[in-house]
Amino acid sequence: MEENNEIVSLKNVIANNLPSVSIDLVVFGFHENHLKILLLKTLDKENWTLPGGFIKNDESLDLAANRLLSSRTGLDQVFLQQFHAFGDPDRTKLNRNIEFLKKQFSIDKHADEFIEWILKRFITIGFYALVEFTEVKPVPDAYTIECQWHDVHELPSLVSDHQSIIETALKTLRQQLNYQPIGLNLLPQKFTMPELQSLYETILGKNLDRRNFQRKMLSYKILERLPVKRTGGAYKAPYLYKFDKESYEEALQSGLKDLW
Amino acid sequence: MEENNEIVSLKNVIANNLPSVSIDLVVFGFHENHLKILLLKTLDKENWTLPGGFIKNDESLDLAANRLLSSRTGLDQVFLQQFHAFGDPDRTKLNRNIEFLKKQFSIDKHADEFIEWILKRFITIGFYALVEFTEVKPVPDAYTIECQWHDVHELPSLVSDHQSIIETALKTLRQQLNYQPIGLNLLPQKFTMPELQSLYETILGKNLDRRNFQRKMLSYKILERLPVKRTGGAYKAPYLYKFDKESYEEALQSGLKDLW
DNA sequence: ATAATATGTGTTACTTTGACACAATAATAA
DNA sequence: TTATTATTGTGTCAAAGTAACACATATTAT
Repeated sequence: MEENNEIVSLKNVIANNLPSVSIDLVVFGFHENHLKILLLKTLDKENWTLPGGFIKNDESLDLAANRLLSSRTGLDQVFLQQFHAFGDPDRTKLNRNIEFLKKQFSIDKHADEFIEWILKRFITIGFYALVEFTEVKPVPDAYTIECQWHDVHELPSLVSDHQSIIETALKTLRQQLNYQPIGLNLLPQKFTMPELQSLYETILGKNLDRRNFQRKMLSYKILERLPVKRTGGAYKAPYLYKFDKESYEEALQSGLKDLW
Repeated sequence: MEENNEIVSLKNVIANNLPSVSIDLVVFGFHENHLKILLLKTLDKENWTLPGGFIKNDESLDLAANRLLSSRTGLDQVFLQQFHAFGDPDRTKLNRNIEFLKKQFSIDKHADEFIEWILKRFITIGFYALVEFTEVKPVPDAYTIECQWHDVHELPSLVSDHQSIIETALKTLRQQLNYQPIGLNLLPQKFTMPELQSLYETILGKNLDRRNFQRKMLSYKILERLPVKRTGGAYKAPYLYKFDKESYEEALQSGLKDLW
């Protein structure tokens, strides 16, 4: 519905996008030891919704997902991965408020056509993104009021099947943790081992042993310990680490574990 | 295009199915120590294609995939799982031969409408299935000549991006091997340990140590050794095993490995 | 009988994991 | 200044899991 921050006519929305298919984004961020998700507040309901949108006629899925992510967060070149397609027949109608749509778009002469288009059943392809919390400037789109981070464990009431989409994303993320490095995208450049551990604990929803965690992480050979320590905090100053980009990328490709 | 083995009018195809979205099936079978995939030969080309089809308006993705699988294999209630959505903008046109379509459907008065519909860009959702080779009776649909098993390592020339879809399915299958039991769906009820090992070796594309493999498999506690041995074969008679349905199902749910 | 081939089972060294303890450090309070 | 406190850094040890490997046994072919 939005293009370069400019509203395009409803007719063009129909003409330029694939029918019946949408993309929804589960954007994960990590802040103050909490795993957060970016949510939009719809104008017509009290519910919240995942950021998302449609796929242009000439656009690949990945490209569409990247464009939509970038329009909400300003970010580009971040970790973004398709994880599941959701297609229950009744998932769409729960998503829309017809009366509201009519009011909202009454100015446009193609309103009826558009409303018919958008009320059709949609299949949505879920992508999840890992982004650095502090670098994101959430921007609502033209049809939503707010764009806010929400703690993944204190989610508000969500539209349609978005709750279930988030749960699937989280489940996927937890699985990925086992054979892919994560953190480069969720943490600032420099971070401490306890911070990295806290990220893992938050995603997994359970506590880990400090010493065993450190041993395991270091064994992956994707971390570089910096000569400086983080001072100013309370108590003993922890070492700072950064990811070694090269070995991190390699680990992304080949996986962390030797499986079978 | 097919419903209860009856051809429905082209108009109904458009009316009853979601536009722009299709399903493709990668059906794995195991026979004589070879991993096989079910392929259809198209009427219009020398190429082969994955079995697939469209999603009815009131049908969930899983239901559609099951219906399509059942219409090709006669099988129901088998392992069938969504693994990826494919949506390159040019994936569709490579898939269709306009001249052929015109000839083929010229009888139907809605041919033009249908051809326009089917030439639009399609996003396809890939499902992979694990089935017992011997129980499958491949049936071609009305618009394909043959339905045949093909060795996964000796695939013929495939339409559009179907080669890449298969590769992604295989990659997914290899990953699943690490935390999900497989075999119940690919092997006959009773089988020997060497047969099970051969299945794993074929999927992974590498050899495994006999003794270590057996130890690992048995440690999963999903196998039951039968008192009988398989006689009649050459050399020493191997024991027969079968999967314990209950613990197999449980392992499917909870995963084989304790990860993190 | 003997050879050939595949199956069943066991052992050993090595690596990884889980559970746990103590020393070092930086801020704070006395 | 010194002691206290909370947190970080590092090490150890037992248990479990894995990789590499050897020998006995059963069946067929000669």
